[in-house]
Amino acid sequence: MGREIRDVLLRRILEGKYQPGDRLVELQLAAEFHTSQGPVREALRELEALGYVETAPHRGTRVRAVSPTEMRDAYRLRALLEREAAMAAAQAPDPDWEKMRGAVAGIERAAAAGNVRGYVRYDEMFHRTLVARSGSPVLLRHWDLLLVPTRILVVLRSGVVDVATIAKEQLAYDHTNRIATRLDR
Amino acid sequence: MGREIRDVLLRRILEGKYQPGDRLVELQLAAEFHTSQGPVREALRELEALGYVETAPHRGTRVRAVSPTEMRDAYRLRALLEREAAMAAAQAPDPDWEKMRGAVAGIERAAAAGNVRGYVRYDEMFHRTLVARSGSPVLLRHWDLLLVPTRILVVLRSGVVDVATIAKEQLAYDHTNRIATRLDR
DNA sequence: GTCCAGGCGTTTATCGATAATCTATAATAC
DNA sequence: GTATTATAGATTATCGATAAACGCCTGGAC
Repeated sequence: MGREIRDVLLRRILEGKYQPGDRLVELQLAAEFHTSQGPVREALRELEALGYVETAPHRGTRVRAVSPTEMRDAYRLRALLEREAAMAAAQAPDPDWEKMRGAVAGIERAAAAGNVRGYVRYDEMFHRTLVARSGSPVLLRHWDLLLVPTRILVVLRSGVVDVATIAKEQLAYDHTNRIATRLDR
Repeated sequence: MGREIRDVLLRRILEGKYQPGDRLVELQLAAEFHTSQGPVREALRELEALGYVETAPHRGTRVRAVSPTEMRDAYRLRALLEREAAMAAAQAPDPDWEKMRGAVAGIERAAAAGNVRGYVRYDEMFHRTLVARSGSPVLLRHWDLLLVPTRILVVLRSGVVDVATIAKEQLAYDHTNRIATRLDR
């Protein structure tokens, strides 16, 4: 049950149903999921470890707010990891051409339609496939952790800015994007 | 109480009192800490999120074993993060000269005495100070997470190999170590 | 009007007990 | 003798209830 609760809460955070700063009250959630306080507490602790929420003793847990500075640092580190992964993946015996081409097609489709969420989703898919191909679970784990602040930002802004703005923020991806272009040919 | 339990368990893992593969039984620990199962469960979940233990549903939690491949990847990523942090820290207005010199002195002392644990401890202190000076909490957080596998390895091997071997494994630190030398002058 | 003390409702933290599940051993069938 | 199925013990997962801590709000002193 614990895993299920965690996943539902996570989805709500990513979808923006819970906004940064919102409180997550244990007994309320327990009632909603027809369970007791224990499983809810554990789910919240996991979300805390993943960086999605913050908990203060005796004061409850809230959806975490991400500062622009943190966002910038997160994007930089992502770019660094992806550069490293790209070099390792380039030597892999069988890259996931199929999946990557699909992702690139998705990116173009979303960009043409001005679909921010779609764009970000396919962009993530492409890069994650790349990082996974590096063959280093360590690299992949840290990359996954970094999705936290970037996703929160996207949810915050979606509907407010257009795809071009998002794309501009991702200039750091430059390197791996170039590889994407090569794959597409 | 939860935090306390977590810290004690963590210390035992890092000290090698709990070996990789050892089981951590919830009710046993609850009895030992004169508390109930709940707080122990939460402590274990946190350790799981930090990567120190593994939990399978209905099957309990064990101290995690780290493969040599994972170790190698972790060291590589550490080196990458430290290189990045070194460049950022170099532009910081007031590096922690004092602390870093102390760490370097500790490294030399430990190396001369053949004290593996001391060597690793001061080495970690030096590099952590450096990463902290980068001014990026994101970078620091990921660096801290990487200590997990490296520490487990050290505990495993300490007493078995000498400092020279450990040092050789840390060739990747080359870059930041050169900075250490410069600081020392 | 402002400040502080104390009470009150809300929420978290913890407890003890029970239910569900797993592992290992023993029993049975073939 | 081997394989399959019960059973028992141990352990995890969950529950409902209680204790502790917090923040707000009220009321009185000045």
